[in-house]
Amino acid sequence: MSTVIHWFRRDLRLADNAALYHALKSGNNVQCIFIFDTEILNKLESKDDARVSFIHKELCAIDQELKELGSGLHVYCGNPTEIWPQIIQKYQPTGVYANNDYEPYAITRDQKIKDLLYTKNAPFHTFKDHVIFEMDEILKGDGTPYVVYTPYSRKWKAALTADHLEPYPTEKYFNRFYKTETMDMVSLEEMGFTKSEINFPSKTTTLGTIKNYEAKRNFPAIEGTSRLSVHFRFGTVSIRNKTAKGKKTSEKWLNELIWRDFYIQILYHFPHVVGNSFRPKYDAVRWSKNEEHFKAWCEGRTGYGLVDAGMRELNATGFMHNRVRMVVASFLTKHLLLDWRWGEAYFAQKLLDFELASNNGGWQWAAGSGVDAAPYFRIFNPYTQIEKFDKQHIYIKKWVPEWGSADYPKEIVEHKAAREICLATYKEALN
DNA sequence: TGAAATGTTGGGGCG
DNA sequence: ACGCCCCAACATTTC
Repeated sequence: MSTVIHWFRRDLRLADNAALYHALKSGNNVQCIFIFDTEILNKLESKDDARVSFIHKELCAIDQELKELGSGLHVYCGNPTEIWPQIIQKYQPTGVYANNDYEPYAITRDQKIKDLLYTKNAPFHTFKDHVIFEMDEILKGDGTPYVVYTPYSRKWKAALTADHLEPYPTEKYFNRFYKTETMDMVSLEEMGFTKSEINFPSKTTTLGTIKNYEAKRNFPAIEGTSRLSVHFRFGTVSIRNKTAKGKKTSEKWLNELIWRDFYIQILYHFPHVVGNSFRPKYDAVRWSKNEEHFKAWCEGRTGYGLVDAGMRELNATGFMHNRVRMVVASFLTKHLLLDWRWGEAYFAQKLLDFELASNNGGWQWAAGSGVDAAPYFRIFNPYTQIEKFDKQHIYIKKWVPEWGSADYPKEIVEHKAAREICLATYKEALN
């Protein structure tokens, strides 16, 4: 019997997995593999990267599940274009299954692998799994992509049927996994990484969280959000499953998942947003180059309690509450007038749930340069945001215990003056 | 998923 | 009773 390969990338689960389902259903032996891509790993700043630890932990869990089914996960480390010839040699696959990845690097990589597999008579089968709608499924009447969220979301909701959320019953075919020799899991140490001390969020979400999401999601002191972002990022939970739950229970919840699809299709259709403003005029903004200000922002010592609490939460946990992400992003781009790319890069380095599309979209939203962005004159007042969203100062005190005392730094910029400089600087660039 | 400036209205103190 | 002023509260516009 011939062998096909399921290539795990950002779909690290056995349940409700589109490509894995089709691989298992194909009637062949299915060998699961994962490649730690050194093209990505080599660019990471720290050897103590929580994302690498997260992936490694999830791979160990999948390997264990597969072992219980008499199979096993085979994990490689290297440049995929160099690893794949070895894989082809070893398994002689008659096909390869994978779920679509829409990032620019992944598209280029996958095209190379597809071409290689074609010459080896092993077709590369790819599937929609990471999103509810494929990149060309939600388009304007004239066939061009939406660049405004609200009409996109309307079309998205109108197009949604129960079929889109139907789970793929992979478990029906679990007897199809290749009964192969086991392969030792590559260790973090072998890859040059250490185990992160960061705690990973749970995969489970109660229906209560979704039901109360609208009422609670804006208050960083309470656990009002699901913390599922990292699981959506790496596919450790099914987006279909969580969308189905939200569809019944919470419009706001659903909207946040639609934002995710929205930004993924924006990155796909407008890859220039990596490194460039979506609206070119915004690249004329004369950003400050104040490294001291940037360092203070990164380290959470700007003298603004909510900003500093957010940055300290990020540094300590690899997570920041969404409301606070908006506050610190507005502060960096408007009060400090620092280039949004600086903030984007710092988040990319620190966030456990970092995803290029959402991170870039969020930063360009804050800077005003993006699709459907906040207008440049929308400047969050860092004091008012405390009054609205952390009135009891519980969140601030948790991360900045010295807030308000003599040990706490003075504001690095004065709010009113910074606001006016911001308005003048943006206006200069946009006129 | 903003905030500040400016405009409008109306109650109440007061001469 | 009336006009005037102050100012809170709300609405609109401006950035």
